Amino acid sequence: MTTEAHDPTRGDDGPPNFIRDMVEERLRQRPDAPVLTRFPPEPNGYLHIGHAKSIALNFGLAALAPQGGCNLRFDDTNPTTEDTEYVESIQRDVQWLGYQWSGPVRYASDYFEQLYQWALQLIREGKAYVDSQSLEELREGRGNFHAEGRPSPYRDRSVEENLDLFQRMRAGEFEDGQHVLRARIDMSSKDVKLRDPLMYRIRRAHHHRTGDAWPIYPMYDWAHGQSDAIEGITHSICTLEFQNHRPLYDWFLDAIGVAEPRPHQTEFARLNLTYTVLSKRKLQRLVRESHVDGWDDPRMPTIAGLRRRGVPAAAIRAFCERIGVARRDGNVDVSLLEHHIREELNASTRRVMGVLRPLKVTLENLPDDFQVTIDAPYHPEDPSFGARPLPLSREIYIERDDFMEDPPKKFFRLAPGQEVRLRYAALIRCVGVVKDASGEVTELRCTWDPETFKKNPPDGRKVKGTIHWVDAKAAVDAHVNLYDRLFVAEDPNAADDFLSTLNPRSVERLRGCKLEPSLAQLLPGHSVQLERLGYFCADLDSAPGAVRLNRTITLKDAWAKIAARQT
RNA sequence: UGGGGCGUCGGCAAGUGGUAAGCCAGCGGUUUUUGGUUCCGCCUACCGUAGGUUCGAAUCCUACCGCCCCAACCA
Repeated sequence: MTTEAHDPTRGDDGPPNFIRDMVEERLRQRPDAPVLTRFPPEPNGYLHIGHAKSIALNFGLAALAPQGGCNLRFDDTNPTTEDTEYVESIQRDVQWLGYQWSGPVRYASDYFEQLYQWALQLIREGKAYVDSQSLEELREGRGNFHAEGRPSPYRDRSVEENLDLFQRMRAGEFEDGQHVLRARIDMSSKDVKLRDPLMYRIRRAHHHRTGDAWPIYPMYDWAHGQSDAIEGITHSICTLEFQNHRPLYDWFLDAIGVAEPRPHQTEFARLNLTYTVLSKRKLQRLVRESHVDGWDDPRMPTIAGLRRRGVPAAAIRAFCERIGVARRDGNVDVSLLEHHIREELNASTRRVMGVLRPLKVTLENLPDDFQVTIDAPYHPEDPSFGARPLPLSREIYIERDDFMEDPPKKFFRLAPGQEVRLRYAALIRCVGVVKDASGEVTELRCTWDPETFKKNPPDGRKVKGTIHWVDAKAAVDAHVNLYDRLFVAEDPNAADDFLSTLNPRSVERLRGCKLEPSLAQLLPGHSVQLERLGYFCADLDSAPGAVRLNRTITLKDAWAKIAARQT
């Protein structure tokens, strides 16, 4: 029997959802039916984990069909906010997540000419007109939830005049704001969106792709559905806030005469995460005001940030599968994301040792030239990870947190007179504490029990604690950044000012950390588990002589809970 | 006080007339030279509320309540 390799990007492992049901039903009726979706970001910011949900959905749906595909299309209709930096980062992030769009990258700006021709058609058919009111007049005329809109005095211009004005708009004869092109729908509609929405505005701005070719730019509603139609998209998936746009989406498709089968819009709830901010505006502000070190700061929920933090793409995919897709707004607990990060890293990383806050320990009863090399496995459950040689001599470093002069109950680590196991080595007993003038502990004097080297004590005594350590001579120095959540509020969006809920200790930059020698060669972007401490990833600038680690996430810590209860 | 949506365990989320899956979190235990992992339990939801239809309703009907989105020449 051959097992078909499961494609992790296929997206059918999570709970069922109404959109997938819809697509599967279509495929039941016609197995060769095309399923063409698209991921349509505006290139005005970096992708974040909320986008990952949409990406996983769109690519996952397309993968359901033999004739499936998902396009990457930049919705680049607003040149003043868009930039190629974002065009590039978005492509990089989508691919890093493990997805490949079908065919070339698409741009709404590729369709500007077609859109323009369709607009001329609508004008000729009396379905669009040039309005020359000011912004204020336009707003006033649109009315509000309680007041109907009033027709613009320009609403009944002749086709000829409209054509002439619109062509001159396109030719660049007018200034920004002088005219707009509007669809002639219904100024008295209860749906404000249908009160003659704007199709074009004059914007004499340089576009990142079309340069100065166009002085007019289409609005979202006029560009999006038409782009879908041009590409033959079957399922136009978007988030809930676009529900109000669906009647318009359909109106424009009707107006230009796109017949069935044609694209249809379906909405789902966007992702919200606890202790996280996912609005582009807010993320932008964090970057602009330097509350973080850029879009790829490891504390950012951006794909670039998560990547630099050491979060595997597979963990993000699994998370997106797990949270499901529905129409109700929610707030997903960030611990679910953390669960998937740990799950993935637990299976994929080597276990090694490193000491973050070193405390020197001298093993008194060992000779000065004592030296052993321990063969230590890289993974406790998976021998295929192999092993590495671990040197140990008379002086080692242990974690400061692993020693307490006056320990509380259930502290299974080092304390005066107490015994612990050195991971992969032997039991040691603390027989002396050296302090400096200020009373700070600077060194521990311990004895090494050779009878317990790599085996349990012959006398049957039980020692519950095992601590990590690094040989002092062989240690590799490193800088390690410890990250915590960026916000202290469960819902930063609920605060008057989300910045007031910023976590002042979201990063701790440690110097002089001591790592076992095998870590000197850790490649940038690669992850390991530092035993008992968590998962760490070598930063972009990490090098053999200057190792830089980012902590992706801690291990679950039962002791932390016990200790918290005791205080 | 308009229009469009949505309300199932602490958080996600199945279920769409036959008597409430699963995951996360939390709690307890097992295994363990990581207080990690694994494994095993517990977490006993009157399905927003109130009526109604039905032998039977989270699922159908009615009313009410609550939350989200829409009045950008943003997407």
